[in-house]
Amino acid sequence: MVVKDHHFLEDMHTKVTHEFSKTLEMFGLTPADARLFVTLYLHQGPMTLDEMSKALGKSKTSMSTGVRGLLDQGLVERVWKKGFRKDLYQANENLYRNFMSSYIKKWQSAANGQINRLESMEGELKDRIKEYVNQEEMQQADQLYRRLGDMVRFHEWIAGAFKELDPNEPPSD
Amino acid sequence: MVVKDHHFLEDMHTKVTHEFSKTLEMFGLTPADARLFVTLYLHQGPMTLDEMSKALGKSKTSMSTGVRGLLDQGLVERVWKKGFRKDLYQANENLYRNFMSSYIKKWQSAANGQINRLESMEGELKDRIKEYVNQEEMQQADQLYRRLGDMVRFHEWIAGAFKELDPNEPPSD
DNA sequence: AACTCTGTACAGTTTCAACTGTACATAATT
DNA sequence: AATTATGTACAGTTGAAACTGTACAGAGTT
Repeated sequence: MVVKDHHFLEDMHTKVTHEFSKTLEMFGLTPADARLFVTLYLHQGPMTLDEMSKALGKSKTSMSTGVRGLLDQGLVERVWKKGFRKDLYQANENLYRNFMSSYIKKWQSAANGQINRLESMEGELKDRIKEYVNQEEMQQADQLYRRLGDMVRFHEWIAGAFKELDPNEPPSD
Repeated sequence: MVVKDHHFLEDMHTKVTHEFSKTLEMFGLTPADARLFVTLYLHQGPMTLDEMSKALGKSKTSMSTGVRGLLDQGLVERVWKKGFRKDLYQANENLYRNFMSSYIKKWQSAANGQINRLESMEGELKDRIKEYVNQEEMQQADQLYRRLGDMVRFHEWIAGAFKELDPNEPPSD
């Protein structure tokens, strides 16, 4: 009974990890990073590299690089425990802030960057477009110019949509 | 002068393709599919497999499988031209509907699916949790249970946020 | 019906990222 | 200072996905 229950808990752990990882992958995490994060997230208290390694059945090197990646993304933090030699890591608590909010920021900055770059090309093309004489080239340049406009509008929509979504930046009305 | 301008147009084409592809990759397209779509999108009028192949410098087989993928995602459509043997494809016009809107749907259905699965596990665990006697296992089960709750809430937030974002489903207030 | 053209299935190749084991640098303990 | 423990750099391996060329199936043309 105890053994059976232990398996139950372990299986459920695995199943939950698998499920939640799928969501985190949609946020752009690699499958490996996602599973590592979930492992940390489900564990009560921080973990050492060796514990992670054992929990996931991967090498300690993988854990080291994996944790480093999660740290860079601000998803995991290092924790100090007096008189303890090994490094300890734990998942940051607030899921929404860590994933959704940073995701929104990523989209916004990408969209705004694109708008700048596309508009700059649009201007560059506009300057040149007058010089064209050749019929076919004129047409091609014109098509490209129109598309650039469409693409800018598209990115503006994206930026606007994600702005609405941002909890820190409440809806405009 | 004509030659120089031709290069200019070609270079700009390449640059635009490169930029816009980055955005489409954020929507989950592979780099190859993204570039194929942009090529079709920028081209005036539909294209044949051979034209795409030439434009991208990849094999016709790649184009065939690439286009099939884009068709499945509803990003490209096949076009008929009387008395013309080759298949013709063109990019669908409305970028926002094609990408943003389908992206939102993908997130929503993923989030709702997760909510169901996680809640079902939550219930399963709740039934078992009473039977635990062992102190440590109790604690572990409890931790997992709490996390399941957090994860459900997280996905509910996601679903709610993307619902607001959906242009077909206007904001609740 | 024979022939030609077009798209795709399939098998093999290449490319790229994840992962591992070893070897080393650094820090802690004796 | 010597020894032990810990994290990471690095080089090599593995595995998966993208891509290619060939061979074929099906439609169109003669």
